[in-house]
Amino acid sequence: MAAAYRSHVCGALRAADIGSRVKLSGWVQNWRDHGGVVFIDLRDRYGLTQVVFNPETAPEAHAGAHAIRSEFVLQVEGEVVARPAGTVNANMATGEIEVLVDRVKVLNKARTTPFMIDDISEIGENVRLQYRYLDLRRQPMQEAIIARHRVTKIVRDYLDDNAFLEIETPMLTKSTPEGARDYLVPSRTNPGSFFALPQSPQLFKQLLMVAGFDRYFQIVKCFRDEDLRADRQPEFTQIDMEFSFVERDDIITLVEGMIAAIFKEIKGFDSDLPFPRISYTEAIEKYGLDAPDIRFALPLVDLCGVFAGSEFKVFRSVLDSQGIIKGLNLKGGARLSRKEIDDLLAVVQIYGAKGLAWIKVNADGWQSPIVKFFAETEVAALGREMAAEVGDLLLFVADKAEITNESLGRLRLHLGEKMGLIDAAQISFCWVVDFPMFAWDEQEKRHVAIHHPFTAPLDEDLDKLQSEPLAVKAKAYDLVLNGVELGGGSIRIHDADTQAKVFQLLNIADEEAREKFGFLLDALSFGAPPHGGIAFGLDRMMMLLLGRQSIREVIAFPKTQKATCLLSGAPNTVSARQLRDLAIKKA
RNA sequence: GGGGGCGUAGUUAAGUUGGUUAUAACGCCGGCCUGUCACGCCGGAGGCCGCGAGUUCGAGUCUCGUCGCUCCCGCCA
Repeated sequence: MAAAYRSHVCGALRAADIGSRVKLSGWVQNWRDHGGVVFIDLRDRYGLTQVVFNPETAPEAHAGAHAIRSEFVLQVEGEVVARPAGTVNANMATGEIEVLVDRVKVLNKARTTPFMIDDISEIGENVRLQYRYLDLRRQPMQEAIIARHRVTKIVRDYLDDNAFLEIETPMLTKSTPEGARDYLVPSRTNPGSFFALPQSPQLFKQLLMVAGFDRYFQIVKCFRDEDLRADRQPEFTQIDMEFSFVERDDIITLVEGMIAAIFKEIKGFDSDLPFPRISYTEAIEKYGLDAPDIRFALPLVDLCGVFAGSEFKVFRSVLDSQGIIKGLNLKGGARLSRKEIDDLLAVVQIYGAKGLAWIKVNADGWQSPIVKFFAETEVAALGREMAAEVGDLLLFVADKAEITNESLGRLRLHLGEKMGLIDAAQISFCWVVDFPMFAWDEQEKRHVAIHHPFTAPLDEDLDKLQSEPLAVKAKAYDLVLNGVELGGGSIRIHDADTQAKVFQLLNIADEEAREKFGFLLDALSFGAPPHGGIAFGLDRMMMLLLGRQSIREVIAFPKTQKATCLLSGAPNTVSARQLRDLAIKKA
């Protein structure tokens, strides 16, 4: 790091350097002016060093020191000395030494910053985002951005070691049906036509396989014009990979090694390989969600059998209209107050459940508003199925299958959190496999792809494509960490015939398929190798690695929830001239 | 599109059933201070209480609207 401006960085000097003459450059973290001696903590991204201005040893340097303020940029020169006995600071890596300054240069002054550059002040996010370049000076942000670099470096090294090529794909590309809303870019040279920013490099990476590149990866920006969340930004980064001549297990094995390397390097965590695999069906049955948090039990219990002959109106009508009844047994939950149970009702209502039935298993019997509607045999079967013991709280949802599963799945997570069932330090990966190919979209009255339209069906389900599309399973897999989807992928369709069939099922007309995806169908017809791949959300992975509450904490320049940039003011209006060039009229 | 939370000095917050001059801490400015490291001591400046209406003798406080930030539902192949 030695250069004109510095001989060392601010985190480097140790007792072994005592006696050396050094030059440091950095920002003023803090200054303590004693009238006589002046102390300044000089900061750069590597650390802090205390530099001392002493009027007796260096009167000229000391004379200017009184005017130095926070966040000034200084260059200092002097000798590394041992701190006097009793003044060593054990909290600082450089706490054994200080630099006795004899020459100082103010490289730049700084206005008073809108907030202090420390890691204790909790500043409102809007202020942080407006002055992001100052926020990024703070320790937690420096940590996050540096860790992010280390992760991408690990990924590049690991994939390079495994013969992957990093290949760029276009940012100005084609809008395609299905999926998220596109960000569009008008074409000046083709008035009235638009590029779309990629939602992912999906089609291009498949074309790279057709081209014979065999193993591709890219750390790449993707764009989706949908509403934001704590873990969703309109532009985000994927670790995107595609392989030829592989089956699912090849991909899973290679990727597990990569994930294990990342978590080892960043968190010192030794992964237990291979990661457990759960079928989609099991995930939904037991956890209610396709991204199960397996750090704690509290499984969903199917009670359709128990209540098959129920006279209880609510349960009867749900079962008669193809709905399901499931429950949770919260051990020790009987002590929850009526208000606390009402709060649980509010949780399931968010996800569309109309009610939440409950039973407190007390020593003197079952306390519940509904148990009087149950037959004795049902009560017995229920107690057995749910392994009810004194002190338990049994909770039920009866609704359409999707609503029952999702609302109880979310309630399970809520209870896991609230009741302290989750060990926050635990890291539990699992693969979710054997997803269905399609779901029925009630609003659009057509099938939609669960993963994406290029995902291959399981070989044994090929013949069901036409007859029973909803029963067809896909060669798709998601990697889930502590209930959060880290990434997902699939083996792709590599022949044009099957691909055309899938488009048909998705109700994409031949003509439209030709127009939108013709180039892919063409490519598949020229000897496409069997191939598949996976993509990971880098931002989300960083958020989990660093334990941050929001994806914005691991992105240097994130957008607000309304997808604006408080720092630059984007998006903004443009000149009439620019619009004219693009043949765009204001609405 | 819908539901919840927040908005008061530069920053973080307090502000009672509506009632005198809107508080505090940190930061900032000035002075003092030779071993501090969240330095200390003394003094000072700093406010469109997000914005706009309304209710009222009187609004930081109540009502409505609006803007911004945020969490969630929908949406996100």
